[in-house]
Amino acid sequence: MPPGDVESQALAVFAALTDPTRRALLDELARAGPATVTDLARRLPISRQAVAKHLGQLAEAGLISSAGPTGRRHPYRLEPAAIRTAQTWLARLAHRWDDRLAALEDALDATEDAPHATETNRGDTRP
Amino acid sequence: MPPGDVESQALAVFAALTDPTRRALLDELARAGPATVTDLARRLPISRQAVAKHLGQLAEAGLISSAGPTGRRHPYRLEPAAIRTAQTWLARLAHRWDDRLAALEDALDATEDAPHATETNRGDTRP
DNA sequence: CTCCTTTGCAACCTGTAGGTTGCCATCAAT
DNA sequence: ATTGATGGCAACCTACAGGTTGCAAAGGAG
Repeated sequence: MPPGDVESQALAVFAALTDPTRRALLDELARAGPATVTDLARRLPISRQAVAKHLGQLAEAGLISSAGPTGRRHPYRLEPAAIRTAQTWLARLAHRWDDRLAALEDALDATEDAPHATETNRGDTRP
Repeated sequence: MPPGDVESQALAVFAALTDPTRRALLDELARAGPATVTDLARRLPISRQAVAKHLGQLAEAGLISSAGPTGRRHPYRLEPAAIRTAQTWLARLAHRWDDRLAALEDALDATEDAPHATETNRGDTRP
């Protein structure tokens, strides 16, 4: 899987975790194990179709996976791998930030007697 | 800081990272170091107030911090600690999921000859 | 003092995310 | 063969996030 997909999956995971209803769905799957759409809709105070949409997004983010069409019931189960992906992406981001901050501090020390145009461009404003 | 705040900060970080404009702002801060609102607004194709709102959200999430009212200019700088918080929260979530999945699998083995009511409640639907 | 830049606040506009209702296809059970 | 649950699709409604414009206050530079 190319690194670009890692980023997009991490972002999808973040977007998925942002919504409280989706977090409730994940909590429910973690609490009582795999469940189907109507199953979850009965436990949450929202309609079945709303649950289906959210499960679709969660599946697209890789946080859950359909167990396959076993007869008529389509149970979904948690998929911890997606969280790990997002986690490592976050770790890389933090690392990058640390590096940049250190580099900028070094540059600030070096330019203390040579005030170059390191600052932001002070260009003209267009009316 | 109580653990409840950890969760809310992590969620705020996720919400902040979801928006592409906010990611662009963070990238710009990482690339060229601390910058003010108008500074960033000149580089991005959006208005100053939009930038201000986003910076407010980023600051609330703890991802950036105002360097303090130094005269008239209010530069913002990156704050890597918030990312670490979100990262550890994700790690805990993944850990919890793993534990639950293992426990559920064990319970599934134990109930193979004693089919209790471990399944989801098949209660009646109320009109 | 006067001018210019930076910043903050408030009202307003618009697309879309989250939710609903309604209808239809599919499979299991009696 | 009929009934009843389940799942999928589409149209529709509504609140809010992202963005804009406009204006007023607060330093700095001349």
